[in-house]
Amino acid sequence: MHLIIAEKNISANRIAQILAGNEKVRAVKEGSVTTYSFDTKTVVGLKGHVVEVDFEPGYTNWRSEVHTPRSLIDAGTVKKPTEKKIVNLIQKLSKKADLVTIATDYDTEGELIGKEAYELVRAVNPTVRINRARFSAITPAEIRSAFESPADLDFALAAAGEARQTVDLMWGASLTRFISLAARRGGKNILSVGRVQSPTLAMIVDREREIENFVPQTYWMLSLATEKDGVPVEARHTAGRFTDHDAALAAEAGTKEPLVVTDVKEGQKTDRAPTPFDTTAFIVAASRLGLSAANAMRIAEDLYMNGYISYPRTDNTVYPKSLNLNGILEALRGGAFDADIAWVQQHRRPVPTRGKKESTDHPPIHPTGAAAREALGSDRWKVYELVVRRFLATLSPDATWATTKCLFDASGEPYTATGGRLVSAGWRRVYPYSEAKENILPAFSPGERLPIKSVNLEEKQTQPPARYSQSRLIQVMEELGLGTKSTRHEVIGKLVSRRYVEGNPLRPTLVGRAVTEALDNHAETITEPEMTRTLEEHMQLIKQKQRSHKDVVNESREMLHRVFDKLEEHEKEIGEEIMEQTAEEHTVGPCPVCGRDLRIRHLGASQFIGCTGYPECRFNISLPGSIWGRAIRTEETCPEHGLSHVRLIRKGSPPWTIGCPLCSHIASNVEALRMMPSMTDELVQRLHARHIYTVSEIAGMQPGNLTDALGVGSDEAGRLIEEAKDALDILRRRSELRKFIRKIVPPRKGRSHAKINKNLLEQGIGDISALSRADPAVLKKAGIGDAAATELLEAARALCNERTLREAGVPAVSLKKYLAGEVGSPDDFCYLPIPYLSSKTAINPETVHKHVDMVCRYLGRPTPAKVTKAALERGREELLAIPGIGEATVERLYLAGIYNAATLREADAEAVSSITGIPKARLHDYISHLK
DNA sequence: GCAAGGTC
Repeated sequence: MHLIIAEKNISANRIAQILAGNEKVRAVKEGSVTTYSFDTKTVVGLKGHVVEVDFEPGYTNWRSEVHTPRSLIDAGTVKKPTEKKIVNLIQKLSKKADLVTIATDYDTEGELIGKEAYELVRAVNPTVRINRARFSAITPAEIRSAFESPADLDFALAAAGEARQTVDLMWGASLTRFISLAARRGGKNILSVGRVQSPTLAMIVDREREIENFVPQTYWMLSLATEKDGVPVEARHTAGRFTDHDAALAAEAGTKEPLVVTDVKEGQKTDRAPTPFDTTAFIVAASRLGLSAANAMRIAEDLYMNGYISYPRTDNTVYPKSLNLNGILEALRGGAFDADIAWVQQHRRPVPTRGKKESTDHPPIHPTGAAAREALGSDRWKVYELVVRRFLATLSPDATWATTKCLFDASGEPYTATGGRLVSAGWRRVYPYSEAKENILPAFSPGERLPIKSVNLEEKQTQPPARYSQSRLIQVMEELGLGTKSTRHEVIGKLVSRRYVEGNPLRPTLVGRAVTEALDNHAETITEPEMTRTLEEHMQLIKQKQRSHKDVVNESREMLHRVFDKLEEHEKEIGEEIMEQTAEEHTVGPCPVCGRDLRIRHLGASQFIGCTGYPECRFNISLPGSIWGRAIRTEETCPEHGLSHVRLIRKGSPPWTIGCPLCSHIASNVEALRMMPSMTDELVQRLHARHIYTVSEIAGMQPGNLTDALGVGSDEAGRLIEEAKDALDILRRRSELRKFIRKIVPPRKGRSHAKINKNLLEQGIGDISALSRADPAVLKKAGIGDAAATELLEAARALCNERTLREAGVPAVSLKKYLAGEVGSPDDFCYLPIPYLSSKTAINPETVHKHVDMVCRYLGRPTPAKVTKAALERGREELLAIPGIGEATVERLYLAGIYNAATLREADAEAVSSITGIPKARLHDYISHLK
């Protein structure tokens, strides 16, 4: 069997189809992996890297004394499978193979992915022949020739990729751990560092600093308005920007009629058709359509998987010779672009446009099939149309413009006006994404005199550089060689998810700035794009076998050790700087009580706003738990309290905007305050004026403090405190009820808990005890279904029973036994005979009597007589001695309070029969036997 | 828990 390993499933399929020719390809799905077989060949696709490098075991604890962040530099690495199913399948197939061909992409990573596959094969089949097919596009011609003359795997090329892997891991992981530990950040709040992400972040931070430090310069622009044949014309002073106000004023004053045309220059300009799309150019164009980089890529991948466009991750801007451009034009016919295609076919430029970058891995992004608007939906259609139109534009002629430049003289002051007219739209006919702005000047001739309608001197200011948009940043990253076509947009996503940057255009957060500053000061290598360039040079040398992988990695290790020398020396200072600078991120504004800063605090799953004056000032505002989202400060400020607004953010959910935390705190507590019978509007206002907002604050106060705060008498203060305690109790019970219902009847679509709780409250059900006594009809009215209502009632009753018994003093261990014996309600204790309770629970009857006594006293009921253990045992033997009575009957008799011969003799057969279900006749037999 | 690189 000939095993062919491709880089991904879709290429495996295409390679199989091409190699099979007219033969039918059998696609077999083995679990989640598909193989494509024909003749004696089987093609299987990887998923890019199916193994990853990691440190050898023993380095997982970040705080280990032995395996410090620095020790990662010299730690050994291992490769571990990340796609187990594929790894297993490859190895299963390898055992049967007599030839293996690696057919991964033709680039460094592709060679490395190929080598990974090679090692997987070798591990289970040490002798099989393994060769390599290299092709730059999956077209019949390329694929056939690649398989007709296969080569060997290029181990030097793969080693270059491995060097990158090792260097990235050791720098990234060791520095990430060091900085995170220094700033005491763990879990979701770690501070990551990396060869690509850190310089990218630094660019955003640098740009922000430039903007902050920008000093605007004032300048003046001078223009005049004239007209000819009713057409208004604006001419600018040839001096352009005046930086000297006096000079501008002088020129303005000197601008007088006569205005004479001194020169008219006619020219021509060509407007080059755009070059084929590589990933970056595509992302930039898509961003003009309002799509974020990640979104554009997601949609492009989707279109690619469905056969509408070619592979969207490419650096290539030149169509390869093997690409059948005419064939694609034909394939696109029969849809929305027919007119455009026909025009392009008629006016085809002889050679398609080409960009600066030409690579071998994939062709530029181009359409591969016709699509219907309805089948794609709005966003996907937008992207598809962009790709189609771009393709058409690259085959269209350039646009041409006729230009006019006119010079004027206004009594010695020189002016100019320029005009442009689109002579031939060319590619612009099919690619309408940028506007062709025409400005047609009237026909002027030298010597002609014109009127001056007005002279305008405008004062302007120079502008700071713009923040990076996502697409602009991706362009700059590409220029600097940071990241790859597949990873650039992901890097930006990573910076956002680490909360280093936010917004679009991108702004750094305080954390982002603090980390960049710390690295800039102590480990600048990692914040500079230079590191990537050096690495690439070294990789080049490895590819050319001028240096070894080991040599390059060791040099990098040395450098990283020197970086750590510096870092470790300043560890404390680095940590403190970051912590200090980022504290502000959590500060929301002045404490209403003491004026110090209020800060958002995160403590595991709970979060709140507390005063930095704690414990002197105990003012705090509670926030919903972090399952509802992490609390962050926003830009908005409350005009009344001067506090930043707060928002809860959670992945995959829209943010929950709380607004001013104090306004929200007040609003959500006012209702609770009003639950206190003596509370009045006026009192609420007085409480607020003293920064007392919650019932629990009042409940926790001393009467004296409240008298001072509100100016009320001590009796009233005492009463208010008692009322607050009561209100607190009611609230506590309500919240308990809510949690209880949520646990038994979880919320789901169409069953709003807010609504259920509100309805129940309106029906007077405010705690679990009231719920246990509720009429099922009421629950149904509140929006709980029949089955759920029954379950809820039962659970509530059980809980209330258990509570009553516990409150009466029944120990928890015994309670468990009663519940297990199904005699767990207070009524069971009061009305069931002690022998029965004892036999159901295997608890000593004297102990049962003690418990029954507790419960009866607690409920104000009479306690039944005691039965000793000895008496019970003796009685049992008496009963068992009677013919026809066995263990089961004894237990039933217990239910009627009969536990010995004496009690049986005096029993009323009729009543006992109805309780125990033993036929009257048999009871009479027992009794007569005794007699 | 860490990077960057493939791919989905």
